[in-house]
Amino acid sequence: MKLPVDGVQAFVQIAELGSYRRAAEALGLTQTALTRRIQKLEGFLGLTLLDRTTRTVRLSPMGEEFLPLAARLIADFTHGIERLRTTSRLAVGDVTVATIQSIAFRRMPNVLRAYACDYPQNRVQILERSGALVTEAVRKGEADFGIHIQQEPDADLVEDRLVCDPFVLICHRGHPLAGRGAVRWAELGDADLITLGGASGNRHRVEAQLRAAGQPPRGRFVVESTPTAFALVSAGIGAAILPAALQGASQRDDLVAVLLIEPEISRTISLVRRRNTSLTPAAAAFYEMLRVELSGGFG
Amino acid sequence: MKLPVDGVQAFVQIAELGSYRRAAEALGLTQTALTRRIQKLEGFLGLTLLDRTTRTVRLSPMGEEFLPLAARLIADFTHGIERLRTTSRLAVGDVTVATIQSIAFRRMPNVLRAYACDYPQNRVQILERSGALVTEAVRKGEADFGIHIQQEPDADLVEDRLVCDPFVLICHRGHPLAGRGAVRWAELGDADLITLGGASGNRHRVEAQLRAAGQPPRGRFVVESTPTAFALVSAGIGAAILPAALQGASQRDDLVAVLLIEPEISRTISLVRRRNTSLTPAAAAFYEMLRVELSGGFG
DNA sequence: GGAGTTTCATGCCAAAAAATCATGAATTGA
DNA sequence: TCAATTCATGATTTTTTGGCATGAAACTCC
Repeated sequence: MKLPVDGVQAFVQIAELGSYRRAAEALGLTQTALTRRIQKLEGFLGLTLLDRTTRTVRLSPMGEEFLPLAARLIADFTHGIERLRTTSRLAVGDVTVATIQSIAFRRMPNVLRAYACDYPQNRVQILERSGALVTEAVRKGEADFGIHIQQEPDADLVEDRLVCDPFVLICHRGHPLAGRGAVRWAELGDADLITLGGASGNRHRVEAQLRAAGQPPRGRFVVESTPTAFALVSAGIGAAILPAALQGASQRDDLVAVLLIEPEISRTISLVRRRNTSLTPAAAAFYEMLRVELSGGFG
Repeated sequence: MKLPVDGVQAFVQIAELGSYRRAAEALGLTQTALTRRIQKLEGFLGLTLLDRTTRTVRLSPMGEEFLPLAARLIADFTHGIERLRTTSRLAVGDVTVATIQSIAFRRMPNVLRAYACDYPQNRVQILERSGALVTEAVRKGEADFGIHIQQEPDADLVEDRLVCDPFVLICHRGHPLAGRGAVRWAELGDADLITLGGASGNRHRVEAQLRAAGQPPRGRFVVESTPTAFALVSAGIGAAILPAALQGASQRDDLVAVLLIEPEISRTISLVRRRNTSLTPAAAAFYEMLRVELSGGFG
């Protein structure tokens, strides 16, 4: 069963304009086409909707009765479809992103500013999650997509690798290592090190690396949050080992970052979203902006 | 701009059945056709509605959002169209007929009974109007159509001549003229005549005819209503000159009708409806039944 | 883990539907 | 009465749609 929408649309237009010719013009068709549409519709319905002579067009009683409904059906449909197209074209809608803190701190603000400029009516909600909780939020659909440290592949998720975020040594301008282009892990023995604590994957990797370099992680400062680490460094307590992405989180210009090498270890920042689920236009636009912006690497 | 109804319909069906194949079956199409429809719809909208692998189909976020609306749009349209078709096929609806009394009395009941049998859910309203008021009711749209005595042609109305309704002499079984097959107007001089009064066209025609036959209408009985006339005749007061159509209005079997001739004058009973306006299916059905039934003539 | 089955997508073609052009018929109005 | 306007119709072209055969991916069942 095929719905005679064209016919109904033609009927409404003709009824409203009182003329085949004008309706045809309004619809961008020929008058002939409308004649055929109406004939087909009336044939399908088995009744007369328009009483027409060669000169005039008027609604039949049934047409009179049907017109309000018909007009509403067409209007509803048109508006519904049109709203969808607008949503698509302008990428209207809300976006929810789950992200690890480092990105939220450092790079997100720029992207958010640009996105707000391009899509002023869209709201963006940022879920700050640590570690595996990003993928969790994405998997559960709480977030449209996420930004996190790449982990082992997940059957339900698909990742877009963006950039490697190497670990760096953040030290005070006056620190002995501050002038170096890079520092070997093995050279860290002399420094008072500050590391991030908590259950984060970062801590484990850093401690593992220190052990491997023959630098047992004893007597170091372990802090809970990035701002604290910066504050300690700034106060000259020691140097901090952090992902480069966090570097800009401090507003301080008395700090210097030095790349840690031999080996250079890094986290891979990835965009992650559900496999087999497309993003909404609004989310897709934001996703794309993030991808482009974050591909620039960390300098 | 062409509304993508097919696509939306396909989308709804697929979403509800969770499968192209099953949806195709339900719609009486091949799976290929649905694939094409969805592709076209998504292209038109500029977004993804269904996330599909070769094996599974699921709603995308936008699809999820659109489905309720889409389903309602399709359902509304389908129901609206379906109701119209039913109205047409079963001629559902109310009918209003304006008619002169004689028809309402004599022939209408049979037709009404038959119509009520064929279209039990339809209500029929009978407007009893005298003379020109029938056409008035039809012209104003108060009645779908009318039954009346044919008059001069009217530009706004179109008539279907049904049957001639000759004037007859209604007399008591024992009346001297009761046995005759026909009676000349000129022979009425001896009889005590009863005629219908009021402003009806009948009265004028009868009196004109009597005058023409050299029978001035003096000292006759003039009554206001048909039943009274019958009662007088039945009581032996005299004979009544009435249209044959009224004959059966009495339930009496002691009365006899004799055709009046030389000349035989008659009223032409017509169905009348607005020109350039089609009848509703319900009215058309009733109109047709009346036409057939009343073409039988008056016996 | 491999074979078979199921499911959606695609290339190509046929069928069907829709639109158009040219023209006709009826009505209006100068 | 003539010109102009308006809707209908027949023939034709264009566009759209559906279908078949086939492919690729993924699930199931030994």
